[in-house]
Parts: sequence; structure tokens; C-alpha cells
Amino acid sequence: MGSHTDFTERTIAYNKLLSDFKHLLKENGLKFTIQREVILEMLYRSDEHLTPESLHHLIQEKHPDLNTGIATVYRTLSLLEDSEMVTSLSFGAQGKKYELGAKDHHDHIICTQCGAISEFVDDEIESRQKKIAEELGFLMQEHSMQIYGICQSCQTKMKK
Amino acid sequence: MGSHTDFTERTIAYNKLLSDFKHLLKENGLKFTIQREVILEMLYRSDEHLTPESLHHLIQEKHPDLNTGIATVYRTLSLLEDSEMVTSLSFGAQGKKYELGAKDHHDHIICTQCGAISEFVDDEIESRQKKIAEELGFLMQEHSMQIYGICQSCQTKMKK
DNA sequence: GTCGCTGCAAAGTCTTTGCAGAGAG
DNA sequence: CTCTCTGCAAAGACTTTGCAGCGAC
Repeated sequence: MGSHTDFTERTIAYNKLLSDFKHLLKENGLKFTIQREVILEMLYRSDEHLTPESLHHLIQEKHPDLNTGIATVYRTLSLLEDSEMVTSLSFGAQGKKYELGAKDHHDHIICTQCGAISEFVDDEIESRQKKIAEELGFLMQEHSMQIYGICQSCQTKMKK
Repeated sequence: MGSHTDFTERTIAYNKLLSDFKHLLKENGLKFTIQREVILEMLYRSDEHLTPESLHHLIQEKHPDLNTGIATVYRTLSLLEDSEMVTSLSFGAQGKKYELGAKDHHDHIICTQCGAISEFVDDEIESRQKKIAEELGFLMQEHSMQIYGICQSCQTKMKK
């Protein structure tokens, strides 16, 4: 249903993202380069949470002509993270994964078999967290929550 | 209030821990060494969540005669983690922190200013998590939650 | 005694940094 | 033109591994 609508929405959202990024760069006297654009685009297009390495591979695949270096990926991710345009996740495994921070807030549920990450939001938990921080005298800034388990698809595989 | 009682309780708990550890080692044909004992003891005595490096420093301070190598600390932490006697935490910052897993389940609230970590448990959140996993078709195994904010003490410092 | 354990140092990962040429503004 | 970016390679931080002697059992 509504694949045309979805596409339109996504395009609009990406344009906004891109324009935010350009403003951010301009405000800081930084330059808008093809590499930076491609990195933002890949982060946007990917449904996955990407590691610097997987992002780098993706870019080399889609834009081999650019010959983008991994150092540029790291530098751009830092830049985006500092500006709070992307968020980094570090769940147990070594190395961080990145996701666009422009998305709405959500938490993660991670499959311990295949490493797949899904997202969810639960209002009840969200409100409870605020209360807990208050009770402990903290000024809450952010929070994150992860549930670990076995996803439907891995459960099916295991039964075979 | 009850410092004697506290001490007794802690001693009993530590003895249990130590005996669990010894059993674990025996069952796997591994040896109980002074280094391994000291690492477990330091993990138990410390209220902090320790990095391999801070644990190593602590050991060198308290038991300089042992001259324990950092490699042994890493090896023992892996061993303890595999046996689920300790849990590793990796919150944004690079490097993992470890805590004894024998403690009751709890979540963490982390000060973004000073890095201090406090613990808490909330039944409402706990039960909500189970429900969410079910709804998403996951077989829940574990979960973890972190709240980030500014702790009371850093708030006070900032007002000065 | 045997066989696992330890410290040391070397080797691996992952990430950051210095530099000279390339490119955006 | 200027000054930032980029790719490359070297350097760093953190962790793991190989090895020869040591020590628990």
C-alpha cells in the first residue's frame, strides 16, 4: 500500500536532512563534498544500523569511482555525531554501529543469533524512565534500552 | 546502622561466589590461581564498574607482589564472562566495563559529565519489556537499559 | 610429573592523525 | 586563490595470541 506515497515522504525527508546538513556545514565554515553527501545518503537509505566498515563497503559498491577512504567515513561519522545528526550504538559486540538520529526516538531489540536489530517505542517505558531519573536526582538527558532475544526467523531456523 | 551485618552478608556472598568460581574451574579442568582469585575479589570489592585497565591498576596497587599482567586480566574477564559470572557493559565510550553478574538484575543510569554509573530496577519497566518482546515475535533472553543524564553532584558543581 | 597458567612481547583489530595534493567556495 | 577535504599510510588505543618457564593438582 502506498508505495508512491512512501517514496515521496522519504524523498522529502531526505531533502530536509540534506539541507540541514548543508546549513550545519556552512555555519561552521566547512565544505559540502561529494563524499559527505554520499555518506549521509547511504545512512539514510540503509534500513540497517551500519558500522563504519559496512558503510565504507556500501559506498565503494555504489560509488566505486569516488574511491572513498575509510578515514573519511570515520571523520564524517564523527562530524555527524557531534552535530547530533547520527547516533552511535554500542551493544556488546566490538565496534559501534551508527543510525540517523533524525528519526524519531526508539529503542532496539537485538537478535542474539543473527545480530539483526529491530526498533520499537513504548510510551509506558518512556514515561517511567523520566520518573526514575527524577527519583535518583538525575537531570535526564537521554536514554536507551535494548532487549536481547531470538528473532522469529531464527526461532524458525532452529526448529528445522 | 548494621555495618557488622553488612560485612557478614558480604563475606557470605563472596564465599559463595568464590566457591561457584572454584566449581566452575574444576568442572572445566581449569586451575584455581592466585591471579584468578584476586581478579574475582577486586570485582567483588569494587562498587565501580571496572575497565580491564582500571582492574589491572587496582590489582597492581593492592597486590604489587603478584605482578599480574594485563593479558591475564583480559583472559580471566573473558572466562568469567563466558561463564556468565560477570557482565560486560559498553556504553558509548570506547572499551568495555565489567561488573559481577551474580548481583541481582538491574539497569544503569550514567552521568554524562563525570561518567559515574548508578544502578536501579523498576518492576513496571521489567514487565513491559517482556510484553514488547512477545509482541515483536522475539524470544526474550535479556535486556538492558541506560538512562543518561547529569547526576546530583555534577548539577551542584555546575551551579557554582 | 603433567598440563594449564602466567608474563612478556609481538601481532591483531579498530580508529585516529599527519601530510601533500585535490577540490569547494 | 584560499583553506578545508581527501586518500594514503603511519601511528594509536585496546585486545588477543604465541611462547617458554612457572605453578596448581
